[in-house]
Amino acid sequence: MVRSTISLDEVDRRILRVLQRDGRIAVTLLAEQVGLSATPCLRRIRRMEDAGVIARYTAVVEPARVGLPIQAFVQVALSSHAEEVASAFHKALAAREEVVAAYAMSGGMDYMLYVVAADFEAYADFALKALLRMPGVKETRSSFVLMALKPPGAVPV
Amino acid sequence: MVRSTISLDEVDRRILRVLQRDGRIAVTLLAEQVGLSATPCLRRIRRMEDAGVIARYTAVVEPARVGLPIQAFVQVALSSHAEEVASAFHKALAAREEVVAAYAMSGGMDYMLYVVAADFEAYADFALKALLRMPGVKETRSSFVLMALKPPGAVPV
DNA sequence: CCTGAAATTGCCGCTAA
DNA sequence: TTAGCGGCAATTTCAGG
Repeated sequence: MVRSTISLDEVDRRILRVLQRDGRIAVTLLAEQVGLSATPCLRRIRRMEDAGVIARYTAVVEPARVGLPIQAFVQVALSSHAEEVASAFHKALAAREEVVAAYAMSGGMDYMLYVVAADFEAYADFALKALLRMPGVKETRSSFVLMALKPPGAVPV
Repeated sequence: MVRSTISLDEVDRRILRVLQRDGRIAVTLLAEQVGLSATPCLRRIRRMEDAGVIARYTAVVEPARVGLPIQAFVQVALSSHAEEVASAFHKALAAREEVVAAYAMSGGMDYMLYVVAADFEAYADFALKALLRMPGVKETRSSFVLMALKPPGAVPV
C-alpha cells in the first residue's frame, strides 16, 4: 500500500462500490458487473490496493453475536498534549483489544474511541481500571450504543 | 443470515480472527492456518455467515483517498422521541450517503453519526441544510477526525 | 485463451452420546 | 444407532499470465 494519490474514473468507483458491498466477490463476476473482462478489472483492483485506496479486506463480525453485546463510544480528554504523553497514551490504546477504533479529534474532547465488551462489568473494568489510568487521561465520557441504525457501511465513492 | 444464536469454539474464533485480518484469504490457506482441511473450514464459515456472526465481507476504502478527507462524528439530539418522528429521522438518515454509520445512543445525545465529506463546504451543507432540517432534530454537535490512531479494526473474538 | 489453483459438493469414516 | 464433524476426491469455477 503505497501512499501515492491516484485518480479514479467511473469504472474504478463502480469496482469500489461492488467490493464494499461484497468483499469476497469473484473477480470474474465483479468484472461483468462493471463491464470489463477479468484481467483489466484485476489490474484496477491491484492498482487501488497498491495506492491504499483499498486499505484491506475484512469480514464484518457482529460483536453482539460473538459475546460482546456492549458497545460504546468514549470521548477522552488528555491533561497534557506533550508529545510523550500523547504517544504513551496511543501505545496504551493500541494494547487494548476492546478498543476497536480510535481517533484523534478536534473540539472539546481529544479522542473518540469505539469500545466493545462482554458485559457492563467488563466495560466498567476497562473504563475505570484501564482507560482512566492511561497516561495523561483527564476526563472520559461514555455513551452506549442502543441500536445500530446504519451499521458501518460503504463510503460513497 | 438467520438470527439464531450459535456457539463458537476455539477453531471458529480462529477463523474469525483470520477473516477479519484478511477477508479475501483463500479458504484453502485459511484452513491450513486453523488446522483443518478446506471442507470443514468452509462449512464453519457458512455456518457463521448463516447465523449472522459474519454479517458480510467488505473492502475497507480509505475515505481520504477517494476524495472524502473530511470525517466527523456528529451527535444528534431529537426534540421528540415519538415513534413517527424517530422513524422519519431514521428514514432521512438512510437517504444520505455521507452518513456512513448511525447509532442510537444512551446518554445526553440520542444519536451518533459518522459522516464523510469532500470538503468543509460539503460538510457545512450537510450539517446546516440537511441534518438540522431533518425531522425532529433539536441539536447537533460535530467533532472532526484529525487522525485515525486505530483504524476500525478487528473485534476481539 | 490456457493452465494451475481454488471453491464447492457428494460421499465415506470416525467418535461420542 | 444416530448426530456431528472431519477428510478425500471429483467437478465446476476462478485467478492470473
